[in-house]
Amino acid sequence: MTLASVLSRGDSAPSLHQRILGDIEGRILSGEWPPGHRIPFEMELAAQYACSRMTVNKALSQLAKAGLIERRKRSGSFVTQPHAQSAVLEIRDIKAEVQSLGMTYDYELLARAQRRANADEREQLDLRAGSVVIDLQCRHFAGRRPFTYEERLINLAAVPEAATQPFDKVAPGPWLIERVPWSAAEHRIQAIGADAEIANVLEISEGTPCLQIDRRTRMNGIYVTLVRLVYPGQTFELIANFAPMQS
Amino acid sequence: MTLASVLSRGDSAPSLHQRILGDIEGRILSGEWPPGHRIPFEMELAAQYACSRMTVNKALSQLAKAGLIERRKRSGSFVTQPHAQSAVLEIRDIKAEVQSLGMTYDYELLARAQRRANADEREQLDLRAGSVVIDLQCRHFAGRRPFTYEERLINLAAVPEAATQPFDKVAPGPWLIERVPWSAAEHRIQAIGADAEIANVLEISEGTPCLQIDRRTRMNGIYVTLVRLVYPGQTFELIANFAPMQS
DNA sequence: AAGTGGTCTAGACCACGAA
DNA sequence: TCGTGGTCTAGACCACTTC
Repeated sequence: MTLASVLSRGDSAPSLHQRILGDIEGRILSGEWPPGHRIPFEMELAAQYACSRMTVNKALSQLAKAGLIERRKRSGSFVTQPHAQSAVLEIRDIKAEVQSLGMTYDYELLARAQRRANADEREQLDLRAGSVVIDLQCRHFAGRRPFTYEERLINLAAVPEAATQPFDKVAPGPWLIERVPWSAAEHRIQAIGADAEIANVLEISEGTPCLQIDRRTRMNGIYVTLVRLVYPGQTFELIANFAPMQS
Repeated sequence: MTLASVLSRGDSAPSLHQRILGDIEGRILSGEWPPGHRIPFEMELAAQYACSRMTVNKALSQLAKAGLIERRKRSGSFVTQPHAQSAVLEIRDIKAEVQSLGMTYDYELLARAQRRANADEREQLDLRAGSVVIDLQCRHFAGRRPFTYEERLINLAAVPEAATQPFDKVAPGPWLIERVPWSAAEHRIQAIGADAEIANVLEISEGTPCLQIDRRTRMNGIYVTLVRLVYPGQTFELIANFAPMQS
């Protein structure tokens, strides 16, 4: 998957700056222009493509943002050295995840409580003493088998409506994402062995390797929710799509 | 981390289109403009900021690319519903990884072979029968303790110089990344239990949960290398940075 | 000092799609 | 039909940086 093909999703007539971008990207990816190579100046490219400098600039700016070239004033633009391998990891909605596997999705609420946050939780969610949270435990099924165990805290100060929501039919994830507009999240991914509780809930044996994803979601500067998702390791994989990037 | 702050890395004087972008992003993230809200037309914004339409267009185009707004001809631009939670996951160079933890890094080659690819490997790397690969096993240390076990195949047809490279001092990852310009990669992340071999190599007990990352790297249409990295689960975490995105 | 990229303008034409 | 966004132009000024 190339940058040019991402930007123009199979359209019939790519715009001029997209064609320029694609041409240059092709030469870089093919090795014709190796790292360190100076690509033509904006003026030169504008002349080659018989277009204005702004059109060339648009293409080169996108290449620079993608990390394929580096732009230096007075010197020109250069093909960069690839450094780190970065990957765009998609963590999707669990329901969509299951259905994309062609299995039926089911949701079950195991426990629901409203209580004061303890010290550890207050620190993680950046709450004051006495703050109240909703504490949920639930399971997601793919077909008949448990697919994910979810432990979730919701900051009631951030989402007061959660107090009256039973969460017995609708999972907290989709419910929140409808209600809380645009959020930023931090993820942590680990491999763990299933403890007795997880083994019981996911119907696997104790010690089975599991993928554990912790996510903390912020909105407008305050933390809204803290969630831990545990997937049986052998039945779940995270697929990350490419992306060469510079560090 | 906001889009605007990413684009202007703490610079003193953000450009006008960055300021426009930041203003609009702020209203969306704060909830002032909820999903579905129509944001002002380009002409209106141009008038508000007393600038040309192109400047506004630059800001709105970036917001659209980031998925915060959706642009519909004849109707205007609208704040999108957040759908999937996507995350930008960084998979860094192992040496950088270790050193960022403040520990000394060490590398050890366990085995090196040059041989024909078997059927499974040929399929994964899209090779013809009889294709030759370099097969490596190595360990990466953080301090005195093994940190990562690496199994790697290199497609000799793609990187002939690998035949004469002993890989006893330099790890194949950095070596390849210097030599192979710009690549695309596919990742798969799983939790596994350490088998006898992994347990022995990583000096952990059998069955210990581990994070296993498979990566297949392509360059110019052909597969260059296939690598499996195994990290002890409790000592390694993948950190993914935010990123709200629409599906 | 000179040439580069960064930014911006005040126009323009077009395709598309909602009215 | 007609206004919107998508694209492009032919200029312009500026800051920066290397020469």
